[in-house]
Amino acid sequence: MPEGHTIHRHARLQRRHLVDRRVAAWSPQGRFVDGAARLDGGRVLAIDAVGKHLFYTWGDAGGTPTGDVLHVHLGLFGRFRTFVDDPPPPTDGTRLALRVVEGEGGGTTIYLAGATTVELTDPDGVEAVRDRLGPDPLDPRADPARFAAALRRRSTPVCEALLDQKAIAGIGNVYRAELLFRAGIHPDVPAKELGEPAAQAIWDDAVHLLRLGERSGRIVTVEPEDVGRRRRSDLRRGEQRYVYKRADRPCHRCGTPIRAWTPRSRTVWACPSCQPA
DNA sequence: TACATATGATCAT
DNA sequence: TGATCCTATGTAA
Repeated sequence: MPEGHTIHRHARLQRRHLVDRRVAAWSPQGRFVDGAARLDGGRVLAIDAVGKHLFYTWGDAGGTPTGDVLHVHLGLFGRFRTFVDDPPPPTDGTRLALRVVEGEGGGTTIYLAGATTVELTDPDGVEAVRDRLGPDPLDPRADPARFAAALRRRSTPVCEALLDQKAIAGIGNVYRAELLFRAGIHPDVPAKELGEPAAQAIWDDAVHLLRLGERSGRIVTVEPEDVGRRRRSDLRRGEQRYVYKRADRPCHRCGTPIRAWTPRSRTVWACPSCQPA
């Protein structure tokens, strides 16, 4: 279940298995047969994550770039499954299967199902995607000023701006709700009214939270002391997030019931007391 | 068997 | 704004 942290985590973990390795590629589901055939037997040269997008730079068996880049976007349902040993048969929906065929890590199999985008593109296509994305908090070279400028430009509610991948790449519905709670900002505040310090604070917190998420593979945003614990590892279920999916439950900081509403068909949650309008 | 649900995004109207 | 696409899972019928 994918926000930017998941995508970067997949990139990091899959690099270990795939980069510089020759892989067999096929499409059990049958909807990526031609693409898989082009990749089959080639060598993965690099895996890059940008916002919620993944790019696999492909080479021929000898390692010479072919110009093909595999582009994956998991969307809402997309899921990778990795098997180091013998894999089970793929599910009906498995669009792409990759299996390492030589060298260390041989035998590793990765199944991909449910993704919105599984396509072949090329370096120009990669640039085109990069060009329509805002700065990515997990990119060390990202420029937070671009995020601040994007907010300044928008009269839409800040909660809408945070889901706009052109404003900031990689944020999804969980992080947007949690970031706004942690910043003490009501979701309906117009983005342009936030001001530079608030924009910078949201950015810095996004960097912090997404890094944590990338490392752990989970979205945990609660500071342990807010629920009377000392360590993150002591958090129980229902204590890991401040507002996401906590409608009518008491705020971890002040006890006020969390409110939920659904603008643009994406539910947003907030504490009316900690995030005054 | 059916249905609801989900951390996404696009396209048509 | 609504319809649509993508898949797996859990619960209800």
